[in-house]
Amino acid sequence: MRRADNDVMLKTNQFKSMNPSTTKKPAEKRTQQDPQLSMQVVNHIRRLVENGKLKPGDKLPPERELAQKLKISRASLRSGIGYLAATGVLKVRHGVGAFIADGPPAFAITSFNLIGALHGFQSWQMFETRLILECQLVALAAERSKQEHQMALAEEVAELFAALDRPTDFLVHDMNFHRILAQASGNPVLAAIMETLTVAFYKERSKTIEHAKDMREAAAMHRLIFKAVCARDAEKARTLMERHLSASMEAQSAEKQKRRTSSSR
Amino acid sequence: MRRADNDVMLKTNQFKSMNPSTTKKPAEKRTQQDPQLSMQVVNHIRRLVENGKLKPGDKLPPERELAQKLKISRASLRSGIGYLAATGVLKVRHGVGAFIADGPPAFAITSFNLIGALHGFQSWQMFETRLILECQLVALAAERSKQEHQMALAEEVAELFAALDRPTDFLVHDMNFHRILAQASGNPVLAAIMETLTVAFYKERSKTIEHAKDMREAAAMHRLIFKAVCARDAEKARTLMERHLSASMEAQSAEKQKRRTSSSR
DNA sequence: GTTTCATAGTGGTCTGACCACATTATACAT
DNA sequence: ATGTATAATGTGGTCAGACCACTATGAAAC
Repeated sequence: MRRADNDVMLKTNQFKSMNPSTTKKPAEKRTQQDPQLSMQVVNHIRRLVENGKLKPGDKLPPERELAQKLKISRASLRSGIGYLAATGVLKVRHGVGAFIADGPPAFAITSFNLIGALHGFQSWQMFETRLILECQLVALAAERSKQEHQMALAEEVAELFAALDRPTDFLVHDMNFHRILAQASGNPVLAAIMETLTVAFYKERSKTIEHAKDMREAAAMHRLIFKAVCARDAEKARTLMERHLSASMEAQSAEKQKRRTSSSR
Repeated sequence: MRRADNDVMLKTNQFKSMNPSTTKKPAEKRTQQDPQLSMQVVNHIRRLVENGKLKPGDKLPPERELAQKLKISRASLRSGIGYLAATGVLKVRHGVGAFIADGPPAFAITSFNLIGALHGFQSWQMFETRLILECQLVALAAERSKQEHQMALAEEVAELFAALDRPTDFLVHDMNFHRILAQASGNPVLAAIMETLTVAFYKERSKTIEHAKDMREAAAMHRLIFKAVCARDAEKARTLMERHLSASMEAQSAEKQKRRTSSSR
């Protein structure tokens, strides 16, 4: 059965044939049955997190010790640890230990790129998604941002202007600005999604940032957005953000175009 | 407690640096240095995917064989496999094999719940995010949906009405409707994000669906949205979706409230 | 004080065996 | 011949123990 890349296949999933009748297994659900041992680890950590016994930044016990406590082999434990690390819940440092992630929440970016490659995400689709999310985000930020957020934004705008001749630093503060905006929206779910997208974007951007030449205009734009947010003018902020992102994308694609035509071998 | 620690830990690796040649490491030139062996696996798969040699639904070679080909141990290979499976790129079936994920693209939902628990995602935040995304989505679908999508939507609406007295089936078709809508938007990035959210939502919903009361109204609402999409009336579709989701959430929270007060578990 | 180096603690990898699950082939009974 | 039980096979999952590699710490040397 050849599976074409047609985007019409809408029936790939079927959940209907889950007949609850023919199960012959008693399968007492007293002690939760975990088919996968690694999931047992995940659930254990999840419980600790939900109970507040593990907070962002905390360190997990050593693998050998934890494995013994859970009565599983170290290999299985590591499988579970790997799962949590892959999804960004855990951060493992070789020779040091495993820690609960603490930074801004985000979903694994590696998987984002991979899934993107798998399903052929186009760059205009990425951009459209970012445009939608970020415009909503800045509107929410205008309505809900607290003073601390506004101060942090001001700081980043200043850094932006100060780094006009250091593209790499400029990019960092650019990213920070948008990140703070996401936090200021007061919706961590949206912020986490945005963070995932943002990281993917800036990773790509960092390859060509050295040749950017519209940074002054971009910095000015950030300042305007900042002022709109402080003025709690959601609609203005949204409009400005839309213009900013559009201009940014155009400049970027122009760069890419130029570099491709000039340095053709 | 630690009988193993009584044994002598044979330390023979310390003397290997007595090499008089140089104090610096030879720095063997691998094609590319992969600090983590598991990432080497990930990159290998990524290359195959990007080259089109692996498509959704394809089966990976057996672990033992693949490990030998990559010249790594099976344990390390499994670490990489686990990473890919955790992020939803791979789907591993015990006793069968590992397959490239094929269904609608989505990011690992387990991690979503975990990250949510970690950072305290509130249900209103989840809902707000869904509202924003789905309203944009339905507007895009109204503009871009192809005939196949509209036919599939019609099918699901019909199933919805046909399943008014079978809540579980109703829920399945409800989810399918929204999923098709996401595909009809023509933006797989948005669709993937939406899918992740949707799965989390319906997972929660399935616990209380048996006691739903407003299914007839919900079905009618789906039909109206469907008609708006077919009429390419983006604004109307957006407005209807907003009302639908708001009503749905209210009904759901009312259900939850009632169940909590009536039965004390 | 600074540098160097040995050590301990921890995650990362390897090996080989065995277990559990799913599919297929075979044997048997009907 | 057909259908069902049983065995064989292929595959992922788990285990055990050893060893490798990285990091941080503190003691010793300068």
